[in-house]
Amino acid sequence: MAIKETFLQSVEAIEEHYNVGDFIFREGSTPQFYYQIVSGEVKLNRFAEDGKEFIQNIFTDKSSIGESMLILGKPYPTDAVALTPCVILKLGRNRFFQLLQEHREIFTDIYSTLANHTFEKQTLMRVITSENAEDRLIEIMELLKESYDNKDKFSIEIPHTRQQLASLTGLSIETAIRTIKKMEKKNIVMIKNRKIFY
DNA sequence: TCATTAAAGTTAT
DNA sequence: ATAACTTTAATGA
Repeated sequence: MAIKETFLQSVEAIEEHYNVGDFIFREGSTPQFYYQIVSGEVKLNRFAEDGKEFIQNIFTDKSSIGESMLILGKPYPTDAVALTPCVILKLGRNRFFQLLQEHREIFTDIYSTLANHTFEKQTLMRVITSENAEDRLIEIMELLKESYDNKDKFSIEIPHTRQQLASLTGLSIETAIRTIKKMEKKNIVMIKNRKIFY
């Protein structure tokens, strides 16, 4: 899932290094590059008028970011910020479109990646608008787990802080924490030294 | 049911 | 040390 790094390098992709808090792109700017994370974590976020943060998504290794806006030629609706030090490969838009034309595998891959994002967004949206803190949290955990092979109970460690979980689900941090504790009592999650397992 | 405020404890840099 | 994150409790919509 994602374009081979060696291949990207062979077509003159540029390797960029970012530190924590650096912007990869900003809300409102026009997409010029295809970005693919080599290592590190990136969040797509937006701040509401009242200063409350809403995180659209958190991406890691091998994941591309902002492709749909690049393809559409629309300004980014969110910022992209490095959560950890990141290494990211970027490829100019013309070169990227050329690759899509010339390589069916790449086209197919981007196509299914986009389809998957759409699915995840719709699933989350459905739950977030239907209220109920517990269901919202279960849903992001469920979506996270989908990309793993092991579906056993408590087999995955949630790679997000409680604050991030709150910002992803539109809950307050306190509600997120209390709900997670309730879920622990109900045996829905397991908590081992502050790490959440689902 | 959930957000907000405030205060304090804990962990990471 | 200082900032970032976690937790609890009280209060109110």
